[in-house]
Amino acid sequence: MPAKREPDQTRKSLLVAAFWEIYQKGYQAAAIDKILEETGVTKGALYHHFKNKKDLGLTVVDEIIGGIVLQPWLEACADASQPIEACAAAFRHHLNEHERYIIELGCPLNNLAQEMSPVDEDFRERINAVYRKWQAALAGLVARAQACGRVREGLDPERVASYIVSSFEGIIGMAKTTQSREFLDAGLEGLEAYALSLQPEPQS
Amino acid sequence: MPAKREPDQTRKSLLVAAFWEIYQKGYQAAAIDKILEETGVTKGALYHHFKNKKDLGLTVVDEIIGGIVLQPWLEACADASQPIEACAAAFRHHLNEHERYIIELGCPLNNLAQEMSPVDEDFRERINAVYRKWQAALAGLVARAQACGRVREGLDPERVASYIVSSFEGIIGMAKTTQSREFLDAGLEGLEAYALSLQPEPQS
Amino acid sequence: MPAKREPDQTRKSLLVAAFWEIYQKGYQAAAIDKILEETGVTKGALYHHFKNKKDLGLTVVDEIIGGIVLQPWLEACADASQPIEACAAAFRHHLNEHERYIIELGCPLNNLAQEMSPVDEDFRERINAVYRKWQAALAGLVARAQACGRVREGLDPERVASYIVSSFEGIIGMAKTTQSREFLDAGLEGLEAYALSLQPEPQS
Amino acid sequence: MPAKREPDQTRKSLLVAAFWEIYQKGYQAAAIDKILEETGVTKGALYHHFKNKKDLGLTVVDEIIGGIVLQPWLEACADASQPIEACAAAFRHHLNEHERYIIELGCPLNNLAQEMSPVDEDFRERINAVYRKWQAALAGLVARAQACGRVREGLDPERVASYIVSSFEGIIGMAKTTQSREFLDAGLEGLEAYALSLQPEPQS
DNA sequence: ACTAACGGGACCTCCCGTTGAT
DNA sequence: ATCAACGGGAGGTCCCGTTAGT
Repeated sequence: MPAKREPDQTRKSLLVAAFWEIYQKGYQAAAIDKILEETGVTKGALYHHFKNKKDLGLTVVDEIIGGIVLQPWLEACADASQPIEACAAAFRHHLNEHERYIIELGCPLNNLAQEMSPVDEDFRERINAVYRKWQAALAGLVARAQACGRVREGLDPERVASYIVSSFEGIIGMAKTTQSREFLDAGLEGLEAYALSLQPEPQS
Repeated sequence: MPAKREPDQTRKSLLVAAFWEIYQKGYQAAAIDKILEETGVTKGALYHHFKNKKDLGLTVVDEIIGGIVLQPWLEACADASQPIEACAAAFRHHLNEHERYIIELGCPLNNLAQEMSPVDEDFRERINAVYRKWQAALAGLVARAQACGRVREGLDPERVASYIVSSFEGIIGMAKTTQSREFLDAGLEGLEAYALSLQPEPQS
Repeated sequence: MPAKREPDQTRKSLLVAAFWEIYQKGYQAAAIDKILEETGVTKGALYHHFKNKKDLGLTVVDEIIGGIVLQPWLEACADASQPIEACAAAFRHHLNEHERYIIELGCPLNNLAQEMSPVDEDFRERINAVYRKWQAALAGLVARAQACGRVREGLDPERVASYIVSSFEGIIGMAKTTQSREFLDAGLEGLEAYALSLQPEPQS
Repeated sequence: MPAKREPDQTRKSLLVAAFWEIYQKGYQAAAIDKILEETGVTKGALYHHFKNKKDLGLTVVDEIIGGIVLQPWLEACADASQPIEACAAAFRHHLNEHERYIIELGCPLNNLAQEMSPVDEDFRERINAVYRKWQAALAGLVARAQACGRVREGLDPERVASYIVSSFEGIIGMAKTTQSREFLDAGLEGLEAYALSLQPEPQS
């Protein structure tokens, strides 16, 4: 899908600035005026591109946060010749690379999910759409691992993926809460222990 | 300790109402006027008992949320003759009993933690104080299990507890996000699998 | 400099209304709501033009009070062919013309100075900037009078100007305090006696 | 009038604390709650001793500020064997001793006068009562100086006193406004030049 | 004489969205 | 497509004074 002629520089910069505002303060506390101030865009311009604050927020979820969160996982899960281990390595890599923001601000998707799920159904749906893709990718990984005999047969890939996602978000959340690496390390260790427990019994 | 004339009726009802407002909308979006409206208390009375909205919020963490979150865990972990299993049963019981609110609104402590940690250091500290107690109780449980030979020696109880707390909060968070039991069930299953993986190798 | 559509009608009327509020009640007691009520401007409009109550107040000092206070003096001191006497006459004229407000409300600049100097450094600076211009104009007048031989050589024009300004503000202040002309008359008489004492000894 | 038995420690400490609050922030901005906080007195106690904030403020004028302002002048003007010079020396001494507060906060009486005169008639009256005593003392001094032939006959002692008081308050006010000694020094120099101009012509 | 608890209103500030013009 | 100006309301905080009780 080729861009016609750099159509909306303004729109893009608004989305990026909105993302950061929301990432740092949450959606409800994010101030449109601050976003305008940072981008130099005026109110009229913003309300030309977006219907209202909610429209802006939902678009941030779709076009910015979705990508940020899914990309590393989809990549890691996709080309999996060596499923679980490769994916675990990808996690570690991802976490290390963005450790700073993750410890300070957490996962932008989970932040929004926790804040908005009980408050606004539309947000919840968009956020869930992202989570479902993430879960599906992980479930696919597990299923392939089962096919290779590296994960026990009886397990439901969907449920395993659910647990992994839950744990992962919980770990990042606690790292943010404690503002330290400790929960990150302990969490990854625990997740790996869990991953090992998925393997078939090394029978005689 | 006989109260003179049961004075803090007002204070208590403010704390409870504030708790619900915060639980439902988050701290920043919680409106003082709504709290007053619901309790019938006037502004003068509120600002007599609390210095601030922040003071009110922090007190809610200390006196309400702390108790709500910790109580079931401290109980479950305390009288542990049969450590892990008993505790797991307590979890299940607790979740079932409050399933409604948990799925709809999540964990009040984690909600605040995710919202306020990056935004306000004082909140972060109070919240962390609660988490530390929770973690300590779980770590004690694990340590006792180690002493009984039901958990492998090499593991660090603190880190195991960290992971369990993280996972637990992550699971509740995803249940809220998806507004469904599925992640709750899958999560508990996963956590139990993890718990099993802590046991010593069933040597011959 | 053609204004596009005479935009700051609103801004100007806000400044004028704010000036009166501040002149009558002092800055801290001036109520923004009253200013809005009198101008018919809405809050949104006000906070579009001014960042703050303080911003509004400082702008009043710069754009309204500064002019009001300085204009008659700068005029009187500027075209001085007959320095001292002409200026004294200008004082008298000015006082007579605005006697009503001066006795009732005093000097708007001095009012603010006395109220805000110990309380807010920014106000103090803006106010001082006005006073410095006033003092400079008077010092220039004295210097010219020295050049004409109508004021003794040994005197420092700056210090003489300082005293005159001080006295003048003191006189107006006491007129306001007593709500009467008496201190005004007695003060002008005293100031003129002082002015005469600046002349060189009428040597033989 | 002997005190019966240290009747009102509380009352006195309230007055002192109120004086400082008012001296620093002005009457209208002075917060009763702050006064209570500083003294440790409760609201009920305050409203037992004083009818309302205004009553407290007026009493501060009468019992605290009046004394502070008048005492040095009454002393200096009273035992005047060598009228003018002795009094000038007393001024200087007084200013030097309290220079710090005078430059930082000005004259507590003039502060109140400037703030409250146009706003509240009762305050204005109490304040004026103090000024009248001050003026009377100075007028007496001038009259005695006239009797000794050290001040010209034609002058009206009341008016001379008016001018001196006005100038004096103006000088202190400008010192506060500029937060510096300069206006204080230049002012005293000017006042002394004025005082000299009161002397009879050194006839041949 | 003194206290805790409370009533109630004024005030500043913030912020989302609209409108007419260009 | 973009802008300045504006409307309108909600929200948190402060603060004076009252009252029932001791």
